Amino acid sequence: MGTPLPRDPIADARRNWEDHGWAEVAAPMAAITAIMRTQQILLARIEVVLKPFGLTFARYELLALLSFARNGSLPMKKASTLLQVHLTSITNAVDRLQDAGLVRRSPHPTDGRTTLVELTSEGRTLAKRSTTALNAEVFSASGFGPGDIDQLIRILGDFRRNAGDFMDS
Amino acid sequence: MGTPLPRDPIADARRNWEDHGWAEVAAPMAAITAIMRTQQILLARIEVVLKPFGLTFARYELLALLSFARNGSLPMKKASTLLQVHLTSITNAVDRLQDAGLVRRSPHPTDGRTTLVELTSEGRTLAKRSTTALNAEVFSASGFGPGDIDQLIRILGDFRRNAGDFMDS
DNA sequence: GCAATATACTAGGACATCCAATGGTCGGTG
DNA sequence: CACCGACCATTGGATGTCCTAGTATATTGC
Repeated sequence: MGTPLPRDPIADARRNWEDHGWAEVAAPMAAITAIMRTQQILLARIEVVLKPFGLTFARYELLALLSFARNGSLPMKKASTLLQVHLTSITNAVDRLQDAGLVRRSPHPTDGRTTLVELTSEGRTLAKRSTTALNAEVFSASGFGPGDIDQLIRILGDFRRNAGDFMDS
Repeated sequence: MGTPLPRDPIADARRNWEDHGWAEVAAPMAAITAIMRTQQILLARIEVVLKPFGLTFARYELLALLSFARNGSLPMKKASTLLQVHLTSITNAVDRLQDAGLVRRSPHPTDGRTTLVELTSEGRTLAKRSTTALNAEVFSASGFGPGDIDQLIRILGDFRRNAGDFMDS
């Protein structure tokens, strides 16, 4: 972004909460606000890396999901469920990926309601190359302390399970 | 959302990364993906609480920021900087808050380029009431373990400082 | 003092997300 | 076997975010 701020705005917000008699919820407010901001920073980094490939994060996620699917294809609804976004967002992403020649729609062999999304060979190639770029330019230097990453995975995993995202251990 | 998934899709993604020779970055990938998903869950909860007030999170943030400002007013640019969003997003939010009678634009007394955004009394009232609702319905039961909240604040604070968000301790 | 540069805000466009509504297709139940 | 509720996908609308100009006002520098 721009120049670093002289002070942490989230720490300021926390102080404001405490000063207004909401001290009991000041810490969770700060934690939640920090997650919002962190997501924003990470998303921006990811989009910068994906831009040269003509991809956005939403489209990349779908491409990557398909590349790990058994035969490179999934029903729209299944993609929606696994990526945890509305089906309409999948429709939107598939439209654009299809225009770019990276995926293809095909009818489900036995269920007339279902549409399968399938990687083209260009799509598979781009999925691999963009993943390599993300690994090299974002994930390998995430900016989190080494020990902090495991902490994050555990804390956020607990949160997500608690929020009803998934069930297993 | 819908029904909980039988398995954690992020844990699956992590396994996929490991199985494809990207084991060194599998953990940070999982942590980053978890942050994305956690943000999505939290944002949805917040929006549900704010909806009865006719607010979105973007508009609430601006309203809350103004309510803590000295005289309830700030230059657009200052709000943009503190909230870390594009100036055009502030323009957009102010347009809608102004239509709702919650804020008012006024010229800066000495700088003709600058527009001040100022809370109306309705805006100040709504800021207070919506904050009370968020405190009661989201922050007081954030879903994070008690000890985890401080961990999160530290880890994400380190990350944000490292990312150039702010400079102080 | 005036021209060149920088800053503040707005306008319009591209994307993404969600919601509500619509149109087909499946399936279980009489 | 026909019907009605459940399910899948698309379309259209509202919001929000960022980016790229374009306009107006300040500042800088010669």
